[in-house]
Amino acid sequence: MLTIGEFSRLSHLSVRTLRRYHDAGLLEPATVDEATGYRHYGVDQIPTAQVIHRLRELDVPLSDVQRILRSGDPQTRAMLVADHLRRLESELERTRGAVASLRRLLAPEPPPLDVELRVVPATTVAAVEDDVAVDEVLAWYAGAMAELDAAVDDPTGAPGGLFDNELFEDGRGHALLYRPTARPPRSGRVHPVTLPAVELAVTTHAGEHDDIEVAYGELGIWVVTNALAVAGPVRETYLVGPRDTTDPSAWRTEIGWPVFRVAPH
Amino acid sequence: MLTIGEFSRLSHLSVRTLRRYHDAGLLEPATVDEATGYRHYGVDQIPTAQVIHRLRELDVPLSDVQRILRSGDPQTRAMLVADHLRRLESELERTRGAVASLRRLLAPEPPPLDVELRVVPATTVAAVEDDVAVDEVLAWYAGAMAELDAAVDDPTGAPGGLFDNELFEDGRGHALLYRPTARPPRSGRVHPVTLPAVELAVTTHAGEHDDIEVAYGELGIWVVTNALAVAGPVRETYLVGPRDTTDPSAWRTEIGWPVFRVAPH
DNA sequence: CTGGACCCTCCCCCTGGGGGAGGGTGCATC
DNA sequence: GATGCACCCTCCCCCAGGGGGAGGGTCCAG
Repeated sequence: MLTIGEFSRLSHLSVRTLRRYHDAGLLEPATVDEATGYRHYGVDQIPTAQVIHRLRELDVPLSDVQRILRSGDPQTRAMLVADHLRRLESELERTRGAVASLRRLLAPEPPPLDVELRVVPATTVAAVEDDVAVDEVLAWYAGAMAELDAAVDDPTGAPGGLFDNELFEDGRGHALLYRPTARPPRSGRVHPVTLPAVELAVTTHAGEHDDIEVAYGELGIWVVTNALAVAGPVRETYLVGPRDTTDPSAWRTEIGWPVFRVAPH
Repeated sequence: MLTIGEFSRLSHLSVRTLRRYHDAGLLEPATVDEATGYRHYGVDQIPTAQVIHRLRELDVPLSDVQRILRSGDPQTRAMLVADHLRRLESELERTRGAVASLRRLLAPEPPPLDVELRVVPATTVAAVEDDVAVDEVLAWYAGAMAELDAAVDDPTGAPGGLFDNELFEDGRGHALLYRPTARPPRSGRVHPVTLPAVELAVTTHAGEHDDIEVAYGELGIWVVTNALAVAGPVRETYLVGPRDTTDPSAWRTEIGWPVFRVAPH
């Protein structure tokens, strides 16, 4: 039996951290003296401590660590770890994108964007829609787009999406992905939706999607300086995207904000 | 002038977060109504908000974001950003190591390690020593090893290190890197040190350094089950390392824990 | 003038730890 | 047997960077 200090030296986890893991039910001491509260660990707990240490180095939340340890089954365990590794990888992808975007954001002289006002009539389209969180939206987009592609066989235009402002303001909100078609089918999540008529302030973003905030910013500035206000979800139209060409500089995304005129102050 | 809600929609930062950034002095509203406390932002603040957003996506601490924004000079700014990118990369490296190690840790049947007890006499060596934090120790090691290599021209054995237990228990502690030599020189941080005689429990770890905790664990179990206790800093000896071969499976690190016999309970 | 959308501040919560206070325990030495 | 000292205990406050929600003021259209 080892005292907490000895176990700390052997496991390379701090005494404080060991106590916390005890409280969290992650790594219970083999015995606890009832009278004094002294914790005592067995040498057989060292490997467990090491696994926890590694998982924490990978920022696996304590609750997940617990689930991993509880599942004695190596299969389940391997699966849970693999899950986290996948999360790490997508995180990595996100980081790469943000780094690239930041470089461009800090680069001098971004070219100015043209903004125009356009009246869009109501249209009926094939759509997939859901309430999603902002950090799930990329994955959701991929799935929804694949399902749309499979369901719509006679598209009459580029695909697009509508994203509620709450999605960005509160971290979750309604998202709708659509494909225009003459006869919208109904299959799986795909169903017909009639998009309302709106007046849109529109600009076109060229290049990586990571930089799209720049276009949003320009569009926002234009909307405000033209005495307009935002009324409803953003519309994105994917004119040219990864589905069309692998050259990011050729990609074109149209973004439009529904607007209405406000009285000048 | 935009209200906080409008600015939130245009910048894709939540209202709460904007208020926090105001409190932190990161992104001050253009004006604040004295009577009502209402914040008002200008459209020219949208690009700044976007830069902050990107930096935060990269987990740049708010204080660093502030420094980056304050330094109007694009040169300094680029440098600060590059600094952070370097940190991200080393983080990435660490993650890669932990992932690999975790896989091996969860792999079935690690081969058992041989442990032996060895009496080591006092020796005088050329050493570099410092108080370091556990997350700096790899960088410190690299620098110290390079300085030792440059200063010692007639090594009489493999290099080694002594690491205080506090380094692992408290996150910082004393570290000493040495090279045995007949005439220890004195130059820069390099100076002669006499390592005390100790009785060491010794085992040899093969392969990636990331896995060394496994060897520590085995050694700890051996020490305890042989009724010994730890007395002093760990000693590592780098028998075969990256300096000798690029094949990680050929690397050999000897780890030794100074021990003394304890009375049986 | 009333309702609803919007804004304000303030406090508590989360994650995974660290610092330190104040007090009890185990053991060797005097 | 007392004393010192290392070690152990619990409890509370602190950090980042937010989110949730209470309680109350403000703006504007109908």
